[in-house]
Amino acid sequence: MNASKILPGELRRHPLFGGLDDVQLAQLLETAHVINLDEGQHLFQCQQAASQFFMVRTGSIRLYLSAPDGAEKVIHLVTAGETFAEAITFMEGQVYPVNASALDSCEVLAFSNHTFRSILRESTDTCFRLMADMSTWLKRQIADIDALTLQNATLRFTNYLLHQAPAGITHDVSIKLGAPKHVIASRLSIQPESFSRILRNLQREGHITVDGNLVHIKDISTLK
Amino acid sequence: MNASKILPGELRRHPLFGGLDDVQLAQLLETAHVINLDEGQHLFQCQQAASQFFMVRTGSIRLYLSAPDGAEKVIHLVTAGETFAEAITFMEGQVYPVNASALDSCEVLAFSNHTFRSILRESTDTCFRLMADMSTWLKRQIADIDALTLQNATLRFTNYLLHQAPAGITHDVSIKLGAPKHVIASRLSIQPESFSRILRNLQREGHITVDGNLVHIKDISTLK
DNA sequence: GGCCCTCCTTGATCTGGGTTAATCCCCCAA
DNA sequence: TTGGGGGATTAACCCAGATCAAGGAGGGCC
Repeated sequence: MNASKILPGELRRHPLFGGLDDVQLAQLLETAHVINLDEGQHLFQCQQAASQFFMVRTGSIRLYLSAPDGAEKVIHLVTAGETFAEAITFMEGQVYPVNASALDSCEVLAFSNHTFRSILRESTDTCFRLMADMSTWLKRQIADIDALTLQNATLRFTNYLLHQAPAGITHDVSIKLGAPKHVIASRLSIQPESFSRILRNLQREGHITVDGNLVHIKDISTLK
Repeated sequence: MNASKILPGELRRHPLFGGLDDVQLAQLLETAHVINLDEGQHLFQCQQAASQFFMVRTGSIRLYLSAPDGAEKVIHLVTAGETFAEAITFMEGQVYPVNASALDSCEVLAFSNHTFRSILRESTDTCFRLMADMSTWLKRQIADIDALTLQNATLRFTNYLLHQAPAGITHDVSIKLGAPKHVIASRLSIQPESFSRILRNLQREGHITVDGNLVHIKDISTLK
């Protein structure tokens, strides 16, 4: 927690808060605060009681599951401007279902679930926005299950790439991986070694070139 | 569509509709209808425009994904009393993200998304109920991703069994599989042959006995 | 410069579970 | 009663990707 100011403008930019009036926004800000995290530091752990949800201001957050044997699986990488854990208030138990840690040093805005619930109670518009938000999470997870069960590792990665690529352009797209390769690999449920081999094969076949964390796609359509 | 009556009582029993007043319930029933499906018949296909959501009255519905090569993956088995596709109204595109077909002959209640949305607009209470509902779907899917990425096939099945088992009892629990084995297998992302092997091994090790679609667990704690 | 340390890559080997194929079993219909 | 069809099972084999082991390739820091 620190004293740095949260500006109404930076919240309004997010669809979830786009319908709030000045009073509601002020309420929300009153119980909000900024959290600074160092690289690797945890924001919360799985099963921990949840009284806040978050928005990333700078840096990025890794949401992940962990198994008793120490294995980890990255569920989602949250980047600047995105909110997360906003749905937990409505889960019975109100406990975070994943772990969250900082991928690099970052600033996170924390909002009180209690305050947000009281705003929701007054504002059907914001309820609708939150439901739209929750349904995109739902859809994303269905897509993930699809990928995990019906696609192989290479296909998961190429789909990931295509998803990252800006729409419209069809040739010579460069994509910067927003995290170390082993983290992307975990996001795609691939071992780092296998991920490395997949990159090598796609390069050998002439579909992409890789330079550090920069992936260059020659032709979108052939990659598909 | 047919003329058989939908009773207010059977809806009220579901948490989603528990907060509706008589007027709202009447509105909802006005645009609702009963659909009878034969075994194997489709209720909707993936990518189809969604204008309704559903509740199973009798029988059960299989929600599944399918790959271009014909492979299928069961996402969820919906049984009597449960609703599904209630979150789609808020998805951009408003298109079903999965396929739905009848596992056996069944009766399904269909509700108009449009009517339900107008009720939601008037009722924060029902908004809250829907959000609670959506968050349980969210949590369930996180659990599925966890199972798929951090657990092996046997563990997925034993967890499934333990989840089906009634709480409290610790010995001699009998569980009836609510669908053909190959469907359960697909729900757990296991091939029927592998599923068969897993059953055989668990029997050989003395953890369970299997008789048709009846699984008998001797001791819950040793199975864990 | 030299020492770590973390990430990445590469090659060799292993294995859980997928695939193929054959058989069995049970129910039902002719 | 007989044949056919849809699960379910079994055994043999196969393979994508995990695991194990061994280097590289920076990059920060004294």
